[in-house]
Amino acid sequence: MAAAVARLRSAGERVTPARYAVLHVLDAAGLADEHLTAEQIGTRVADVEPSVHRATVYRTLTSLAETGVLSHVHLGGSATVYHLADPEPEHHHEHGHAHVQCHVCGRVLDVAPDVFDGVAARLRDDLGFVLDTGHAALLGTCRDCRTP
Amino acid sequence: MAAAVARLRSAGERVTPARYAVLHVLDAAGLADEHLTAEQIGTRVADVEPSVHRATVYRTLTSLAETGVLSHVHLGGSATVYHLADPEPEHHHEHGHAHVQCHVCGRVLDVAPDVFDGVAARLRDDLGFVLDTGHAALLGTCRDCRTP
DNA sequence: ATCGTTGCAAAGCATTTGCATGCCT
DNA sequence: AGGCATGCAAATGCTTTGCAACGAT
Repeated sequence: MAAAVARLRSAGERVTPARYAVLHVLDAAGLADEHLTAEQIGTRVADVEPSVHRATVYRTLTSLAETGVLSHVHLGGSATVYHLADPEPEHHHEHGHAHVQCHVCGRVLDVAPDVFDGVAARLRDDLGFVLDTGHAALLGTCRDCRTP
Repeated sequence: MAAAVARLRSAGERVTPARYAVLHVLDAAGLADEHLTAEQIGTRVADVEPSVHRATVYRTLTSLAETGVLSHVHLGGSATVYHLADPEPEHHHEHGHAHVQCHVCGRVLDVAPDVFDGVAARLRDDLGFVLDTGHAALLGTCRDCRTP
């Protein structure tokens, strides 16, 4: 996360209390494998920096994503979630891990990046479509929500 | 599409001008492989039945989806799109086709249902997660939007 | 001192809902 | 006739934006 701050500075982006707090919140959430919505981030940021406005959280998330220190995942029918960007594995173009969401409990699960390799190859060959694996989540039902 | 109307009746659902018009619009769109948002459907319905209100279009889409005559696809960051349900191949689990969306031009492309079979198997085995292939679209860049 | 960032409030888009009326069955 | 479906308007949830004040470098 110190790396994230350094990355911001070297990109010519300013480091403000709001931005620092957002990074701090996302760092803590990442340790628990949580995926937070902008609203949730705003709430947690308020615990540390009560003066930070919701709109600022949104703008912060947008610019931090453009700088590449965090990523967002579009979920089907619910609010977008954010997490710190995965450390980039050298010369691999495809970004971080993939995600699936349970449409019963709403939980977001991480999926190893290589799970979608076959699909990505086939979409490229059949349709000329270059898949951005981590940018949106597929839906389904998680283990806990399948009635036991 | 006559089949869709019959299916509605046998499910005890009423067939109203609004519902008929929505089915008609989706049928025509399907022939052109179009995926329409609720708003687009509303506009086209208005050409035939000008008195139909937007809210009715939404309610109609919801109930027709519950009856199973149409499906919706959640897109990352843009409005949900609808299409007539695929004819069901007998006793298979809900296997409609899958979709991907280009985040440059917004176009939605159909993907053969079996493309995700490998992913679905691995998610089930590794995470106990049952994938609903057709319910959300992945994002990427289509052939036309890769700089020519 | 500069120019990016923020707070505020208000608008925006997609979608939903309460209520009284209307029409399919 | 009876009850679901509709029209209308207002509310919701998520996110963006115009503008003036503020503060990081």
